[in-house]
Amino acid sequence: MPELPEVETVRRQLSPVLEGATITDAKIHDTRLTRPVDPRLVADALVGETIATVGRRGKYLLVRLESGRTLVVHLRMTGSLRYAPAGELPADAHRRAILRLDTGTDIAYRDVRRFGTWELLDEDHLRPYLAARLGPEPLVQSFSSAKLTRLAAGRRAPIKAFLLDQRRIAGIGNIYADEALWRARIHPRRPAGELDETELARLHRAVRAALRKGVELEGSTLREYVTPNGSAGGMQREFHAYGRLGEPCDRCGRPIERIVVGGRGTWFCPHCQRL
DNA sequence: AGGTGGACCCGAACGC
DNA sequence: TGCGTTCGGGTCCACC
Repeated sequence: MPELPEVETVRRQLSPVLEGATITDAKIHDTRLTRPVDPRLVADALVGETIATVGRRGKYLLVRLESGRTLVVHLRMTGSLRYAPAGELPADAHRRAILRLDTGTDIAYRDVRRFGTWELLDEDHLRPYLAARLGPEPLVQSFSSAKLTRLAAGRRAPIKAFLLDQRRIAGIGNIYADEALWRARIHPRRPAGELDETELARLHRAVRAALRKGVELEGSTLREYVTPNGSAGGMQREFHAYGRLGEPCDRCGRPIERIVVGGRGTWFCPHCQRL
């Protein structure tokens, strides 16, 4: 599942490939990708554009174009981007779009479950679009423990649901939520507003450490996700909690358990992370 | 207002 | 072996 570290990896690999290049051809095969906008409209608008920068906000990839418009890409669950010299990408039944660049590179978008989205927004719409959906970036300097405390104050939702809510903090998904809570030794069902200062300080460190580790290892490859150059991420080898039902806790040796919190599968250590 | 649960999607894993 | 069923997960939206 592409979360902040996976999308950041995509951004880092694609920015040198995309920046300064001009799109010479665009094909979008799946009407779901741009819905409700006709994919031909989006494809036509992309052709002739030069890419200024490739950014990221939360789990959104932001392809900023010289015209001032931005292609906002969300990979959702199974989306991925690949690049290769033009014509060299192998056939793919799940390819949903392809861009050709004047540099002789093809960029292919693949999405098995078709939840991903491409939206072309102009400057006036991008800011409110992101502001309505996303809280602060957890890896920036200004995201302090005090800020996390303010965000959590009065919240009755389980801390896991709080971490998954993109309007509170941007970029955390199911994997990094479980990993952060394991690191902080906090039970996923604890009401967010009831955590004390010490616990929130631990959680603050844990969220950032888990995300940074993910970025360092170029994300987690479970089924679908691969980085744009085709390599796998390495974070899945570092999981302490996620998906480890019955395996011994790396801290205390007791078996990891699985429960459902906020409708999501949740793995934790019942000894280290108590209610 | 804020929290919860279903819909969207489809391949993999599972059960008989 | 083969078929049907269940599961999952990010976000949006309807419903308490």
